[in-house]
Amino acid sequence: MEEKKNCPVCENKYCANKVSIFSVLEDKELKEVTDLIIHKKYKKGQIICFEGDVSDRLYIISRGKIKVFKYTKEGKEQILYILSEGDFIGDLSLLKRSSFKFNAEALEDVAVCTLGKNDFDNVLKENPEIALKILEVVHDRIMRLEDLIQSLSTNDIEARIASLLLSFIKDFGIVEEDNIVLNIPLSREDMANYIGVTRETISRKLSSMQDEGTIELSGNKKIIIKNKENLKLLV
Amino acid sequence: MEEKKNCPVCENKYCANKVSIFSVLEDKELKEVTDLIIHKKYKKGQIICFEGDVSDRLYIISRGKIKVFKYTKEGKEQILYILSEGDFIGDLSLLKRSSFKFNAEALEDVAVCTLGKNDFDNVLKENPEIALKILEVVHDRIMRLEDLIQSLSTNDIEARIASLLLSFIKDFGIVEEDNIVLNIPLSREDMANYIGVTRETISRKLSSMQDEGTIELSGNKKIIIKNKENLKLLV
DNA sequence: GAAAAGATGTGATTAATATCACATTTTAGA
DNA sequence: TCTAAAATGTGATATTAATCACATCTTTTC
Repeated sequence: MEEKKNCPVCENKYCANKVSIFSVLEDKELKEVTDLIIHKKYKKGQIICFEGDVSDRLYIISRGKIKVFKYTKEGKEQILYILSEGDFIGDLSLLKRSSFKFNAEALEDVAVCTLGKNDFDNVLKENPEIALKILEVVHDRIMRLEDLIQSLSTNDIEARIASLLLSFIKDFGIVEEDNIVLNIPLSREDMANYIGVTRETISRKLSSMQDEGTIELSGNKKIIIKNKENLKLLV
Repeated sequence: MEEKKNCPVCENKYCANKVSIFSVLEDKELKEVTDLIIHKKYKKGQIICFEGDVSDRLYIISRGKIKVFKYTKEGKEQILYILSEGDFIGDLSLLKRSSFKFNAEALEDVAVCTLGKNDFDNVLKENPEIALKILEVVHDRIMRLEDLIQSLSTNDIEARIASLLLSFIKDFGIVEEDNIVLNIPLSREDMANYIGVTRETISRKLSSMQDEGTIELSGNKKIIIKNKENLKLLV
């Protein structure tokens, strides 16, 4: 029965293994959790959840990236998080069975492992140490949200863009020679929706930052950071 | 020794008792925690912590209200939270000993109960259920931050003000006849710094909302909501 | 209770981004 | 590979809140 504990989607690993919050579990428990998981796939652009949907499962990203966003009064998207492999959405507080307070959409083809709320609650009750792990993750999210708020309330839009680029560097920057290469999973419009400006504005500002030599735009999905110090000065 | 377990600041109660995260503790443990607490007082306007200060204690508010904020690049305050009795600041994740990522200032005379990080860690290790309680509180804060982000990215400033007033109604609205009375702990400037506009702008918008009959301004610290439905329509 | 300090209101002006319109480039699909 | 659709760039203009300046009101302090 060695086969059974493997997850067909997650490249023959325990998919729960990818999630740091489950890292405190022993192999046996990990297998048990993995067996409870139901897999789902989403094509790029597909909606994973709508605000208001009942949130009775935990969604753990096993492959791909998603954007989590709310709509403003004007109908504009405001992105809250970009989540990738190992991240999760869904209600983590015990007993509460509420609804999603945001929308989530696949930025690329995405595989998700889902765990029923009841099953998760049981795992949590039997392994309260998991709550401490969750706290770490949640603490990190809070700090990101606080930073985003600080950025959104800055009137200087180049500063907001610089913050965004610096966070991209942290999350998926690749160092190549003297430069840092960013393969951005977001369209220009998404980037604009992350820092609360219009597509046209971010387009113009990125161009001017290129003219100043701080960055280099390479197609629509790649930005090369030529001068990270300049970015830091802008923030 | 009945006297000793009382907290001199917190009106002769276990001060830890006020904090919902400690509600899972038995009386004996509650006493132990209370004995570990050191009390501090702050006058209105005093700074409780600066961004970057080492955060080696948990600060539990026992009386008064505080504002938690960051500075934008331009030096403008951006308020993140208004916290009151029972709320806390400080690092809740086990083992981590980091620094405050924000500033906090007393909005009125404030009494705080502080618990050393080591002591808190011990309590947490012996009572992992507390982590679940913390998760609830932290979940609530995340939702508030997400809502604030949604509000800040809305260009319609009356909508932002309406959101702010609606959250005030939830937090400290008093129903009187057909109206809701808000005794606001914030100055106009603080309110402006909460929703990311200037003092002048919020002053003008509040006046126009008064002209429309939605609210009534009574001095600087009191706003009477004449028509809550109007506010909801604005958001 | 008076004076000073601080907070708020308000008009005039400026500055910057949103908006609109459309050209151009890139991507995806047959 | 070609074509259609989608995404992006860019100019002109409108709009709106920021800024500046100062009057007025409120609160604090002696």
